[in-house]
Amino acid sequence: MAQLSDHLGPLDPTGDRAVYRQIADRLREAISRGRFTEGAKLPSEAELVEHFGVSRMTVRNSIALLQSEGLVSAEHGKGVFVRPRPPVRRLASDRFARRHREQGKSAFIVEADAAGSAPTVDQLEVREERPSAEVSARLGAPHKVLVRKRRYLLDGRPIEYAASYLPLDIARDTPIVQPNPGPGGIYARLEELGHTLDHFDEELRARMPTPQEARHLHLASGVPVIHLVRTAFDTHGRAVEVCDTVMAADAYLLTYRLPAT
Amino acid sequence: MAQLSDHLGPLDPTGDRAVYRQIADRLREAISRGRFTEGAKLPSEAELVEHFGVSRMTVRNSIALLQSEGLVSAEHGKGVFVRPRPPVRRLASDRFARRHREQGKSAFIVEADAAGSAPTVDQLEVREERPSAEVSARLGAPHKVLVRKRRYLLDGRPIEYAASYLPLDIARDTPIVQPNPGPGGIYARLEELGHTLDHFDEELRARMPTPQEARHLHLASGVPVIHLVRTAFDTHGRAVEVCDTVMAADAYLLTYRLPAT
DNA sequence: CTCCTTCAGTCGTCTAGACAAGCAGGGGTG
DNA sequence: CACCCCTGCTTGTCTAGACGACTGAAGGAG
Repeated sequence: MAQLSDHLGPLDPTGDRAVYRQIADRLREAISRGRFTEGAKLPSEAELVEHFGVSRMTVRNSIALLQSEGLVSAEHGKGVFVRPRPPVRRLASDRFARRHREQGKSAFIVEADAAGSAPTVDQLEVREERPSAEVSARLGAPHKVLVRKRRYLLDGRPIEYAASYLPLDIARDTPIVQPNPGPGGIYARLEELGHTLDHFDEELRARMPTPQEARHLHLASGVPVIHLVRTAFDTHGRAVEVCDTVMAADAYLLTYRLPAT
Repeated sequence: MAQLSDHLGPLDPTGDRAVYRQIADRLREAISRGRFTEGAKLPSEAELVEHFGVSRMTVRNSIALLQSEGLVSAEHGKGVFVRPRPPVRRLASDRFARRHREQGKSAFIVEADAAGSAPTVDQLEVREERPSAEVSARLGAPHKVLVRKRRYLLDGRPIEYAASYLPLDIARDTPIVQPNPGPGGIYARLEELGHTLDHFDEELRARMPTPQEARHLHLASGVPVIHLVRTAFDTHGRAVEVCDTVMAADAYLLTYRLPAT
């Protein structure tokens, strides 16, 4: 095996920069120089302890730092690996264009096919609920709402968890309450019901996941989520659906086209 | 002072959940129940050690976990505090509408005024450079580009770092090379130069900041960044500007309006 | 009164060691 | 051959303690 010193220089004992930060710097540098490529295994804690002549907790501290930056990911019993960039799902702002609905495919399937990946939908759940204050405000305070929850996976990896809310007076006794609402998804059904869609408003934030979200999406530490709330409006200006989605940020690239006028 | 046991229950010694995770659970729970409100100081490490009967490293581990979730933030010599939600800057998709430019204000100032906050621009830097591969591809491989870098602050807090790239054949010998390009910003100048703007394409990702970005934006751990690359096109379909911006995710809420057609 | 020092409290860094738990491969057993 | 266990390597969890550095307030010196 190659010497560690081929990849990692010595520390600077005079500087006042904490030792574990210096070790993290060396590792970060080695990664960015390509000494360790995507998916490659870093030296084990024991090897780093040996190489730098520090205690194990110091080495672990430096690795925790790199994990929090999303650069590496530790796997119990195996080692620490440079986190590979997963295939990204490109979300374009025209993904809800009517022409896609009319092809009879849901937005997610269209996107996944374009990327050549295997799309799956999971943990589908359809219920009636009292709306939360937030959803209620967006939908014009309906008494009850239909909730459609589901998880999206790409090549077996969960990447998005979404919940749609529709006023029950719209969704009741329609295919929308079915687990599979049919070709084109619920937006196609809404238009068939006379709710011709006019536009969508999207609100977007990024933050760290809650522990629950991290579990559902199998997120490594150092991976944020994108939290997107979309409200669909029909041509009468009525909000007919709110979709609350939490996405694994490392799996997404969102694109929007804005008019300059 | 109130007893810690008023806020934090005991651990479950039988469960196989790690002790530091249980402590983090208790603290997280206490925060979400409002026992500790935004900006409040958590019990000190010493108090938690005492209360739970564990070693200090275990307590520190649990606090590190909460920090990585963005829930709390430790301040050297002072304590650990529930991270307050900063005022957010709402970025609307019409922020580049011509009517805003024609009012003679830059997009950032308009937004900040609307939020009632004090906007500042900082670390302005204007240079000529050879474009990176990425910028070059977007701008149609110009020989050299004009780079305008700057940092935006709101109420004294840095929230965004941005770099604009323009083909030098467009920007040379125009007010665009000036530190202050004049009312309406560089987009107004571009239109005066005959490059009537048609649309913008935005590409958006979320990720953890690099150490450098964390320094520039004074980011606490557990705060991701939104990385947005915007390309401006004129009515001839030519890309006339690329703007690469890195935003503190906790300071932003982005909104977009998408047509349904 | 102002300024400085001191000090207690707090988190930051680091050590040395121990045992647990997950993983993979070798080798023995059937 | 197929299966299982054992062993060695890996990271995960936890302990007990030491010193450093920063903060803010109390108290003393001028």
